[in-house]
Amino acid sequence: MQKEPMPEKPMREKPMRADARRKREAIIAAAVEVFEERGVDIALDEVARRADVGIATLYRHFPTREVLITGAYLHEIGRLCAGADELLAGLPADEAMKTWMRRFIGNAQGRPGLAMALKSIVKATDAEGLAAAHDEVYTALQKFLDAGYRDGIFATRVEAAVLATALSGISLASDAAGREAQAAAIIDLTVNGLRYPG
Amino acid sequence: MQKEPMPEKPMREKPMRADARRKREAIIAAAVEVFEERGVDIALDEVARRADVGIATLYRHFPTREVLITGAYLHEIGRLCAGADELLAGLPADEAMKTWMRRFIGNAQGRPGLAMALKSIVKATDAEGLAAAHDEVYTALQKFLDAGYRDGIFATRVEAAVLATALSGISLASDAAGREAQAAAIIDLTVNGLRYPG
DNA sequence: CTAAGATATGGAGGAATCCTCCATTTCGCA
DNA sequence: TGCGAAATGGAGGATTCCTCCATATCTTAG
Repeated sequence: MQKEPMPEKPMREKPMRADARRKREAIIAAAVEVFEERGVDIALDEVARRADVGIATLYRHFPTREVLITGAYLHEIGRLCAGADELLAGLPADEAMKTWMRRFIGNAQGRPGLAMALKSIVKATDAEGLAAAHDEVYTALQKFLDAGYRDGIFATRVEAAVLATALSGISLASDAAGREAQAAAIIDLTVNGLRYPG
Repeated sequence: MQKEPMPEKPMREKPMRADARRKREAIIAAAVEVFEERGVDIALDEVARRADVGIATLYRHFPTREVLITGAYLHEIGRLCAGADELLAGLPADEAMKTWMRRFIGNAQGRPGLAMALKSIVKATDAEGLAAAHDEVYTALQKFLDAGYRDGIFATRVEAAVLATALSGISLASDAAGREAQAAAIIDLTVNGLRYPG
């Protein structure tokens, strides 16, 4: 007989101990630095050293390289997601969406880590700390979609998830520097595809 | 004084010795097998062992993992590229292109290696043995474009390179199995974007 | 404030993988 | 058949991964 039934999913994750949170943030900061400087394939000891943290601590917080990369770019992706409303206030839905996407891709240029992180976040339907970022991306895209349908600018119905995957794909394919024009062209095609009357 | 001026780029690569060619092909065959079975992050010794080849031989032929992956999927990508003409014979340009792209993405589903190889090939403007595959992809896409412009189906002018990058992006973003529907939706958007009158 | 339990830490070190080096073998050609 | 060039294999040093656990730090109850 159990006094307290074990919940399937804990309501709220037990808050982290203060030192743990500090270390975790130091690791993220170090990872951002190192990834910018030397790319994403660096030895993880380097990150640990720069964060002034044992390697085990790094592995406890970020069990795989992918998780660390995603963690490192979470903030930036959140930042990039903001601004959908401002754009929609000043531009028609299609132009707003294009501008927003261009900003996103522009930041991913020369930073494969950001593209990878976006892929993880888009994929992550269940929470692992990614739920918030996942929602931010989807919410922003949904706003553009809603505005476009409301104003009769978009003719084809799609889920936000489709655009999220598309955005992730464009990032991954044009993460090499100097592909701005090409990326912009793909964005135009995609968004214009929404306008095309099926 | 040089008798024969050193050409900047050798006209034609000196033909490989027979045994070298044999080993090289054994490596590719083994790589295809292993990649299908256990993914692309396997230890390369495994590939060498299966090809019955020393590890050094593998490294000589394929200096990096990326080169090996690309080599392993070169044939398949060539095969996927063929068939553009048949599709164009039976379908309008937009439908033909969509079908061709769907076939491509469908094959990349659950096979990250294929998506990576496609990325390498699309990127490879200069030859490294990739020139042939690069041209096959671009040529196929150009055919769809030409047909579409000729028949007034496509309204927006783009370079084949843009579509190649888009294709590579869709592959990379939807390489996880079970994304068929989403990938198809992105393809539709992209191709319909070509139809949209700018 | 203190003590005790819970949590988190660091870094040693075994295991896995990478990748080069070079003595030896094989091939192609005359 | 013999010779020089080309190709080979695999040993092994270097690197990187990642776990394990003795120790240190935090938190909370009293």
